[in-house]
Amino acid sequence: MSRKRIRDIRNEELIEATIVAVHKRGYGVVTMAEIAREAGASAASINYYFGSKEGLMEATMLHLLGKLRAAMSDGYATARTPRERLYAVMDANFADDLFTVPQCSIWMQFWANAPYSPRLSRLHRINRARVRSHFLAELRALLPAERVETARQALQCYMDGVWLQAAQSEEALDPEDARAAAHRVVDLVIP
Amino acid sequence: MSRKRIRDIRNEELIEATIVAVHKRGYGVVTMAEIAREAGASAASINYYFGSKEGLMEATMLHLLGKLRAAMSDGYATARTPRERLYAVMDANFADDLFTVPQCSIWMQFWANAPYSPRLSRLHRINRARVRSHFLAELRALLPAERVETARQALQCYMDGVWLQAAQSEEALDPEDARAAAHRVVDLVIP
DNA sequence: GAATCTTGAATGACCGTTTAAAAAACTGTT
DNA sequence: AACAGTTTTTTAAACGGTCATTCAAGATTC
Repeated sequence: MSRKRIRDIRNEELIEATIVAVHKRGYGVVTMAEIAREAGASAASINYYFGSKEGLMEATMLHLLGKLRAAMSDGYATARTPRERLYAVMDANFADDLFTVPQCSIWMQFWANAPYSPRLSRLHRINRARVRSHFLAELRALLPAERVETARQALQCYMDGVWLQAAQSEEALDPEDARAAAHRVVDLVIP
Repeated sequence: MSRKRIRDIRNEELIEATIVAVHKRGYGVVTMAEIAREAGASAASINYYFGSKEGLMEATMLHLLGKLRAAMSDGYATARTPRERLYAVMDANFADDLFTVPQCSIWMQFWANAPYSPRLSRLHRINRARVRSHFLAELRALLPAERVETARQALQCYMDGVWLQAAQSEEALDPEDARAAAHRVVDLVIP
């Protein structure tokens, strides 16, 4: 019982440290030693738990993907109409515990590096397809078929673009603002 | 005269090689030796011309920024109405010689690394501010003041998002398609 | 013959991973 | 409670490798 527990606790600590360290120094530049220092551990122990640097990065992205997925499920639970569900998809991306500079920063590093790592690019494809199908499902209920694809592209690219910009921000983000802006964009696209 | 000429020729060759090599291997991973091989030169000669790896990267981004700027000027030259100029801003980003996988790929790497390099982040700020002001100038002529900012954010984020997606593409891009889609998004935002 | 250009080899630094041994946590027994 | 034995966790140090940059000598151009 406690055998599993310790491993889980360490995993989460190390992943949190990874997010902070990658944000501070950049994905391509951050060293195992820096991540370890951030977590108050040693580089060797990270390898003990994750096998390699790439394993750590994959686990970190898996963790963030899970959070995003959970946020979206939460939103769907209370949404009743297609438009509300559309808001929910956007809101999930701008949730309070997701839309922070370090996390947007990681996400951007993830995007930039996905093409060069089969493991990362797999995660990227899966996530993207999931968001896409959510958008399509709701848009089909709100728009004539020939306008669905344009609207989907506009909204999905908008979301990506906001994160991209957020990653460059030097001040803390305002998730509530971001959600309000996203709703306005949805309203622009679906009058 | 030819003293300058040779330097310019080499610079351009090396920058083209940098674009290809970074696209192939990733910004954080590509080595000077790989770029040199791509250009048919030696790593030492790159340092001779650009001083350092960071200098090469800055020069490469400066080159791409120049191309983007030129494409936008070209478009503005023939556009006559605010809406046409809005199209022109979008079209510049999706111009035939800019909207290619390697170049979108570089751009994405550039975004991801800008926060960690003062020289790159300076370029990023300048470019972003320029695009922003173009958008605002045209949108103010087309929309009531209170809707301008939402529209600008929607369009600018859309553009960024499309590039982000394009960088992940495994097939060649279709710039004409991209321009048509962008026009549809503009029409969605400005009815 | 001087200035410019090129590069192979040397330099020095850095980093991910492994290893071996110690520390800590846990187990069952007394 | 205490203890000895076992497993799990931790890390310092060593290893092997890579890479940007420098340098000095040679090639090319003017």
